[in-house]
Amino acid sequence: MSVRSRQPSGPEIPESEEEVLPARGQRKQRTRDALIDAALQLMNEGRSFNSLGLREITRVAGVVPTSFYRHFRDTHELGLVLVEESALTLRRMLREARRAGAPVKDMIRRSVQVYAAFVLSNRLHFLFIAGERTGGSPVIRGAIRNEVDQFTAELTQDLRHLVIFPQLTPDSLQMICSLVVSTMLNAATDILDLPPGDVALPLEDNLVHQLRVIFLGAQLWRDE
Amino acid sequence: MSVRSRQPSGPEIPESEEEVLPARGQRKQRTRDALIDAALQLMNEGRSFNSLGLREITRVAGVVPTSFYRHFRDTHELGLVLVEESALTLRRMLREARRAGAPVKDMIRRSVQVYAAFVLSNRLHFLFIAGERTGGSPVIRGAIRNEVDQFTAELTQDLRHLVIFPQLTPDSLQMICSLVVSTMLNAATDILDLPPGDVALPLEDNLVHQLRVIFLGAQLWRDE
DNA sequence: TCGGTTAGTGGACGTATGTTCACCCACGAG
DNA sequence: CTCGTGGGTGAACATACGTCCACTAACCGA
Repeated sequence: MSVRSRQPSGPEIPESEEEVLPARGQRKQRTRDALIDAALQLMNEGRSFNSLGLREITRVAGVVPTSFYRHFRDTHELGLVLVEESALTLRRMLREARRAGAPVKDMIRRSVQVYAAFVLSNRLHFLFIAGERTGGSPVIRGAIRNEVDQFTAELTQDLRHLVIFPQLTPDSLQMICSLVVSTMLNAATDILDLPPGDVALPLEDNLVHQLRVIFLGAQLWRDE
Repeated sequence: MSVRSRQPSGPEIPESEEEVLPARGQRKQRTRDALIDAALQLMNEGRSFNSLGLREITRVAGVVPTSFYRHFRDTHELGLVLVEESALTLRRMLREARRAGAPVKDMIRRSVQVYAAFVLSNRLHFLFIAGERTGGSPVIRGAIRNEVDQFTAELTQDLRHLVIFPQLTPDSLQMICSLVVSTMLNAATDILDLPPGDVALPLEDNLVHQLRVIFLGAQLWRDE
């Protein structure tokens, strides 16, 4: 179940040099990953992050409670690492979207399809972000807000270079992008709540429509 | 700090009969309210609901842990009561908005001002709704979703009677209303995160702009 | 006035928690 | 080959938790 394959290590050099890292560091990294995975795993079973206990996490990770301290000062610190890692997933999504380029035709629908698939195949990270963005401990919520804001800013830049809304000031574009992002994160919660195996199509349709409304409004927008 | 004044009791019969309830029931209601207040109070200090412990709640409420069971089976059940109560606050807001009627001029801005004030003066309930709407225990999240959906439906009806968007099908209007509601709940989180005494005006402006974009888009919307 | 009902109490239970410490022992630099 | 470093262990601690029980005392119908 633990799908963590940190460092995809690029093109999979077969056997030549397993890793340049010392075996010591490898082992450490593995249990560290096990701890992070355990936390995500527990959240995947309906728990919220800051109700997780240290012992609970180590139990799922298959190590003794004391080992936890070799990696994190407390669960809180693990949470911040989780924010960082999830933010990386967000950025990876943006990067892939950039590489795919802007589909000229039916752009919103295609983007939503890609997004829904991405959310499902990165379920744990989106579960964390969407779940702790509101409600969790204040400092973790703040950290997530920072990352989401940064993500929004990058998206804004991208949209600016695509000159879809040439009449919008940077501020207005940002305001609209943040509306788009929060709408999409909101939809992520719904997508993740689906019983697995169920089809996300009605939700996708709804998201497509909502984004279309926003983009329609954006085209008409004039700063007073 | 405990602002609970349960049962506004409708038209406020002045002094004739303090309450028809037996003193026994009054007392019970008072500690029940104290428990609910305690939970909200703890959340107001940055905790998320399902990290609250039974003993913790009773401690703040000023009763012994065992007393809790006289009112709720467990903390979970208290949570569901909290959902109900918060939903009541939402409905109260809608009712007041209805009574105020639709301001013909600058309607969005006025509504946002009223909304922001309402969020601040019902801080605890909005904190609960906005915080547990995503992330909390699945069954509480489900209950909140139901209430928010119902709220959205009522808002949709209201907007329909105002015939602002006569060209929209009921489904489309609902889709747009749910976008409006989630945008406003999202803003509630931001408003509540402000350090107290700080002015919410920039946030209000942002929310006004986002809603304007949505309404602009809604006017252009045509079902294909 | 009496007596049943019941909200709230106080103590005790088993279990879980976070954190500490001394202890292993495999790794890897010298 | 040797030895220090450091990730993982196991036992122990004080404390907190949820839940149970017998008990008190106030209320209210009889």
